[in-house]
Amino acid sequence: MDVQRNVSNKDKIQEIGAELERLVSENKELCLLLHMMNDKYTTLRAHVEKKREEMNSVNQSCSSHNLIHRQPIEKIKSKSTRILVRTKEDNTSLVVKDGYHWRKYGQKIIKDNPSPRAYFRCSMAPKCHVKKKVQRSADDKSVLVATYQGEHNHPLPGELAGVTSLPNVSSTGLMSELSCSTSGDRSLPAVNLDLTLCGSNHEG
DNA sequence: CGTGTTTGACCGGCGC
DNA sequence: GCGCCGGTCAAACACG
Repeated sequence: MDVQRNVSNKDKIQEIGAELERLVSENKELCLLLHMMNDKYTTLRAHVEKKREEMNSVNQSCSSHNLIHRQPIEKIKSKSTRILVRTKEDNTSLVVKDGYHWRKYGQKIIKDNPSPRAYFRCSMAPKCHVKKKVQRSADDKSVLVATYQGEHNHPLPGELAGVTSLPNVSSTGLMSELSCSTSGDRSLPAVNLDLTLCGSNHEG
């Protein structure tokens, strides 16, 4: 009896040891991920600070020179938002999961970019006239460029459930291809937050 | 059958 | 005025 009990105890200890090892390695991976995210956050923050300074200097120079160039830029800024979404290279769909419900109403091949551009309208509310254009970046085909026009006049489904989210980005679908950036102006390089690692981790 | 997607046609703005 | 190009429409089609 005692021998049998000893054997089963040894088995349990081995099991626990294996489990511990697994947890330790998992912990290491998570630490690594956290470290990478922290690095990227620091880079992003520096980028945002830099951008803010640039914007200030541009505004000052514009106001001291002429208004002709400034007006269109402000017009674009107030009406459209650009979001970059990193997807898997083999993902050919032009769907950007941002939590809203979009209805596709057109697709076109645009000059200077072999990838087609898709046109979507918000279909969550009948009176919501928000539109978005989605196109693969000509430089990096794993990046989708979504351009939003207008503002939603209804809440995001995630917000109804008390979930905070990125602008136009909910928690519902983005984790699988999580990567976003915003820029109100086409001429300004968009800040890109690449978190695809998290997405791949989710899948595994 | 209702809803969403596809795709060719059409329209308007812009540059020459 | 003409042609190019981006954006939109709408009929046909697919799918659950």
